[in-house]
Parts: sequence; structure tokens; C-alpha cells
Amino acid sequence: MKQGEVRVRIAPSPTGYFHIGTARTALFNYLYALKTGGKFYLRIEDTDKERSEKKYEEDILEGMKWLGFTYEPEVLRQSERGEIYGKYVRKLLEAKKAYYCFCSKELLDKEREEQMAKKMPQVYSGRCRNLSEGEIEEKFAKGERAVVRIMTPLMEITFSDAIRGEVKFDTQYIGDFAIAKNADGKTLEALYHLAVVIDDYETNITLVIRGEDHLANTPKQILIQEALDLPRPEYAHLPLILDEKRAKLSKRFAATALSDYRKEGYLPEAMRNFLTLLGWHPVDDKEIFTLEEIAAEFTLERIQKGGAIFDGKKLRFLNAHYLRSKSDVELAGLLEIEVTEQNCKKIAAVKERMDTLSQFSILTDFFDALPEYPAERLIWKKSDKETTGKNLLKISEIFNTNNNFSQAKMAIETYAEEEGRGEVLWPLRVALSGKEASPGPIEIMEVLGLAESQERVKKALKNLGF
RNA sequence: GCUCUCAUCGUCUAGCCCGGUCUAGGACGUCGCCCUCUCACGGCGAAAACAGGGGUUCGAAUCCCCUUGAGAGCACCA
Repeated sequence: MKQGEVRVRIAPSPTGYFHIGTARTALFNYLYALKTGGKFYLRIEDTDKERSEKKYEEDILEGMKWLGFTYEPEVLRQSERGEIYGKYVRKLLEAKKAYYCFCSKELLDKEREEQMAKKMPQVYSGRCRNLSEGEIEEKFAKGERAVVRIMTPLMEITFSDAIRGEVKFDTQYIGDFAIAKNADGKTLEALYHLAVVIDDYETNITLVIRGEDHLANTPKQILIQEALDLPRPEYAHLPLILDEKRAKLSKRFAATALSDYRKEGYLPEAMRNFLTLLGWHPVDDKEIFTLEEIAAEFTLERIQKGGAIFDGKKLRFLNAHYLRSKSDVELAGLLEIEVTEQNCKKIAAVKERMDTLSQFSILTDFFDALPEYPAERLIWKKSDKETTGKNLLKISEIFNTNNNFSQAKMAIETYAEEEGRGEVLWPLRVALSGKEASPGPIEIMEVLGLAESQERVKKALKNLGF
């Protein structure tokens, strides 16, 4: 490792779809790597075999790609590193810095309840600390399984967090926590804290940027580092993303999955911009920026300490903004529709009216099929049935006598100026769209073509009784 | 319950470290006006916050303490 080289990582566990909070943690890590010229790693934390699933891992990979976060090609999977973890656990066991514990889950639960009742901190009693070699052998021989606990010395652990400053923990409130499970004397399965420490060490991670929910985990991981005589990385704990009730956004809710936003038609640039603003702010009042612009200015110091409520309205605003900045051809690609002249005209007509891609079909449905609508809708608020009919008749006549679009357009515009724009344009627009709200009539005509437009105007006249 | 963390408009936040320039700035949202055939876009404008109480100081959103509130962690999950 080069001296002073920055190495950060994102370490999601594939026990659910790529969470919006994980995406933001990834973003801040990525931003930091970009800013410092450091390396960004992805690590899959799938030590929990029961809950980890391949489809979730794939979702995470896809999400990273969608967001445009590139990472180093070496992706660690904890499920493949059991032997390495075992080596370290054994080292701890041999050094008497960790021990086997055979306490049953029931016993542990009971102890915890008692401690709770007595208003005591919930920590393991240390009962199995002094089990003799013989006793341990015997239990294993009988087929008993154990967990491995680290022997926690009584001390104060102080670490400096890049966002929160100095944080202190007293280890008496931590106790001997488990670092491995299912030990039968020969094999064992490493648990989260151990795996994290080992992996961060072996990949030379220099700065751990993660969610605030890990703040209280940090002293435990430091304890493992010290027992193993490993260097301590720096830490930066990000505030959490909250729901409207100010509780942590949970994976249990579908709307927290990044892929849901992608499916709904949000753009990655909008998502990145939004997630950045959720806890970080530049020096000036600028709020819309590219990844490169943010990275250039990004500093951990400007990260907010308090949790931020996820504001879907602002996300929509940002998305609408980015949607409008796209060209018609780009949008056709995003919408996965053919780049035809027709489609581009449709896109141009509704572009500034949609805030997610998924609205496109709703906004443009009337092009393909004129919806049923009440005849009264054709009458402008300041007008009446007679005038409306007269104007529609005139438009129909214009369609008959002009066989190219620009001629027809000019004739209609001239007529509208003479008769009053609302008197002409409103009924025409409703005749063409059937809707209260839609793009302008000329825009619609352009997509529909003269023949179809004439059809729809005739239909309107019929509905009105002309 | 124990431990830790946090606290400016409804929401995201600027300002706080280095007290006065803060009658507290911006953005989303809301409301109004303009533009306008409708909706949207765009433009202009309005309402809207320093959690409370004590200090320190000539002076506090900014520094200190307490209270209150909120959140997270306390697994043989990650």
C-alpha cells in the first residue's frame, strides 16, 4: 500500500434489496474516494447464511452500476473467507484473549431479562471465562456447540469520529461479546464484528464511512483490533435516513429499495443529487450539481450530524429537473421506445409535464386512443355551445382545405387570433385530447397528423350535436 | 432499563468551530400574482424556524450547564 493512500469501502449485506440508506453510504464513500483519489471497494457481507440470498446480491450489484459507482474489481465475499476468519479466532483463543462459551440461548435470555429488571446494563456475565481445557474437551466430545467470546478488558475506549468528534465508550457496558458461533472444537463460523475487522485490515481500509447505527459497534471492533494488534482505521458515522415518523428507514418497507425508484422512472443523477443533499451541503446555496461537481467540493466536515427525513417531494422535483434537461433522443432511450420522429414529438410534448419516466404512458395515452369525454368539456369557460361549434366547424374546414401541417397550423393560428385564442384553442385541444389538461393543440396536431386530427374534430362536432 | 448520538422554517439545510454584518439565508412543498386555451414549464412575491430554562458576556442561533424531545445500539443478525 502506498503511503497515505485512501481506501474506503461499502459493505452491504445481501439480506434484502439494495436499501436507499446503503446507497447513500455508498455515495459518500464513492465521493470521498473521488475527492481524495483513493480506492473504493465493495464487500459483500454474507456471513449470515440463513438470511443472505444471491438475488439480493445481484440487486446490490445492479444498483451500484445504475448509480454509476465504480469500485475496485476485487469484490470480497465473506462467505468465502471462513478459513481466514477461523485462523484469527484460533489465534485469539490460543492467546487466551477469547474463550469458548457453552451457555444456552435460554440462559442468556434469562440473564438479560434479569439485568433489565435490575436496571443493569445488559452484558454477558463471563460465566464460561474460566472453563478448564478438560471441561471444554468433554463438552465438545458430548457434541455440544459453543460460541467464541472475546475477553473484554475493563477500560475506556476513545476514538475520534470524523463527523462526530471524540466518542468515548466504557467497556463495562459492552462485555464479552461473541465473535464466532457453531464451534465444535475444530470448526467455527465467524460473526459480523470479527469478519468486518479482519476484512478491513486485510484490504487496508483507511477510513470506514458507514451509518450511525454502527457507532455503538465501533468500540467492539476496536476491541478486536487491539486483541489482534491490528491498526485502527479512521471512522466517520453518517446520520441515518429517517421515515416520516423519524424512525430509521427499514428494509422491510418496499419503498426503501433503490430498485423501486429505478422502476418508477427516477434517474440516477436525480437520486445521487438527492441523496447527497440528505445530510451534506456545499458552501454556497447551489443545490443542483453533478457527481463531479460534488466530488470536487466534498468534505466530511460538512456532513450533518442529525438524521434526515426522506423527502419524496424533493426527489420528484430533482427528477423532473433532470428529465427536462434530457434531449428527446436521450429520453426515448430511457423510456426504451424507438427513436422515431413521432416518438420524439410525443416526448417533446410531455417532457416538462412528467416528473418520473413512468408517467410518460399516462401522459401520452390519448395520442393512441382518444378517451371518452363529456361534450360540455369542449366548451371553454368563457364561451358557449354555439361559438364552440362554429369554431370547430371552421377548424374542420381548415383541415379540408390545407393538406400540409404548417399551412394548417398557420391558418388555425390566424383564426385563433381573430376569434380569440381561448375560443378556438380550447375546444380544439379538448377535441384532440379529450382531456382537461394536456399539451397545446398544435403540439398534439403535430403528433396526430392532419387526418387523425380531422377525425377527432369531426367526432367532437358530432358529440356537440353539430 | 442501560450506553451512545442528535436538536434552526412542514421537510432538506446555510449560519455555529473563530459570539456583533441574523429584522436568521437558500431549496422542496404550500399560498398568491404574472405568463397563458388547460395543465405543466418559467418569472415575481408571501407565509413559515433558532425546543425550553439557566448561566458567561456590553452583546448568543452561535460558548457552558440543566431539562425536554428524538433516534440508534445493547443477538450464537449484519
